[in-house]
Amino acid sequence: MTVADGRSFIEEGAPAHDFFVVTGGRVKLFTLLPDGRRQITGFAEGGDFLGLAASTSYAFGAEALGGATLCRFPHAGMQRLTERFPSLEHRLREEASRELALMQARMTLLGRKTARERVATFLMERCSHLERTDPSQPIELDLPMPRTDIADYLGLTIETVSRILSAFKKEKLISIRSITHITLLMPERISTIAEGME
Amino acid sequence: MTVADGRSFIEEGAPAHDFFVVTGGRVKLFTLLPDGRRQITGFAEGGDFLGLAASTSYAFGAEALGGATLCRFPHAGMQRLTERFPSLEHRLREEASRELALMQARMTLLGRKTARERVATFLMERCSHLERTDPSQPIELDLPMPRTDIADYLGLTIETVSRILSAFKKEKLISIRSITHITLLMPERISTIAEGME
DNA sequence: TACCAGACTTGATTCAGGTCAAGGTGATGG
DNA sequence: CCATCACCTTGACCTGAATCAAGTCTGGTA
Repeated sequence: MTVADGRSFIEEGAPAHDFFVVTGGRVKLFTLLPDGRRQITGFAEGGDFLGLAASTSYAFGAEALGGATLCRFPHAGMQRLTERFPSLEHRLREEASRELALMQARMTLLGRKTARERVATFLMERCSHLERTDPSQPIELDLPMPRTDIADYLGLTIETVSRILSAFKKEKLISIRSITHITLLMPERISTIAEGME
Repeated sequence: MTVADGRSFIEEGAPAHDFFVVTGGRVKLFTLLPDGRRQITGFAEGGDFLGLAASTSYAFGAEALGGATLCRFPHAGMQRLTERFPSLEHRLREEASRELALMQARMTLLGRKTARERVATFLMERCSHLERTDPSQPIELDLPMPRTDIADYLGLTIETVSRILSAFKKEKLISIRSITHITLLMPERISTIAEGME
């Protein structure tokens, strides 16, 4: 199943018939308020599960971010699978647990961190998607999502995100090679900011 | 297992050996930043599971709220149980899914709602713990947690929570019989505010 | 090479909610 | 019956981030 850039494939509140696994590209998950305010609850990429947070109807909408490929599993089929392979059920629970722990961290971010701390946390999160690197060396990052999405993920406005990235640049903590391509010059400092210790 | 009021029984970051089920009383779950800022990620009461968001170490701390009784299940024992009763594993996953959906709503609250909307949402959440009632009739609520906890749950300060409850009172949306005992005079109006539609 | 549209940045100003600082309240114990 | 203490409310003021309003950059098109 292929989804074009910006195309929505899960409607918030719609009856939930399927699980999805992201096989390629990227996806954003979000919830909306009636007046259009949006909270992006997560980004998913290759290997991530989608739809664990769905009982009878989806608790979130989902949209491709620059084109994505997915594997769709109807709930009924999943049920048959879990009956034959009980370890799958265990795997799904593990996945849900991992996700829960991530969400708790994100709640702390949204409820208690300053804008600076949020952006720093976001940058460090992006790092953790990379293969391990020496934390004292510069790290090159790709930010495939537009500023609007970063803002809606961090509970900020795009102006604030932009301003803080500019401030980090001025402080020589990062360099901005292009809109999507950022280098962390002092990953450890950024990590310190992210944890609220400065 | 009995825990006295205010007593902490899960240390954030400690190695996770056990699951818990709340059998009586109430419990608050939270994460801390190094400087003491606190985000309460949830309240749990009779029947709720604790520790789903734990892989090798706990992602949160937990503390009794006015005395609580718990049932402790070592992970090893759980594993034996799930092997004998595969449906338990399914049950746990369902529980985790339910929790995930709740957390997404809470992320929207923390990232995108105003203080008024947050407090209104909190009041409506408390309602949903009650047995069904006519939404056009006044609803009596008990708020067993201190204002500090409400504030840390909503990502606000206690002053703001207090001010907004006072404002709701002045607007005749609620009446405050005592610190812990509140009556929603116009549940539907409060629900409207909670959803950000006013 | 110049034009255009959409996305991003930057600046000026405003405001919701935080901070600081008094009071009030009500449960407990002497 | 009063003192005490912990918690809550209220008021005055401040500030971090939002809002409003121009610019600026980039990549695609002709």
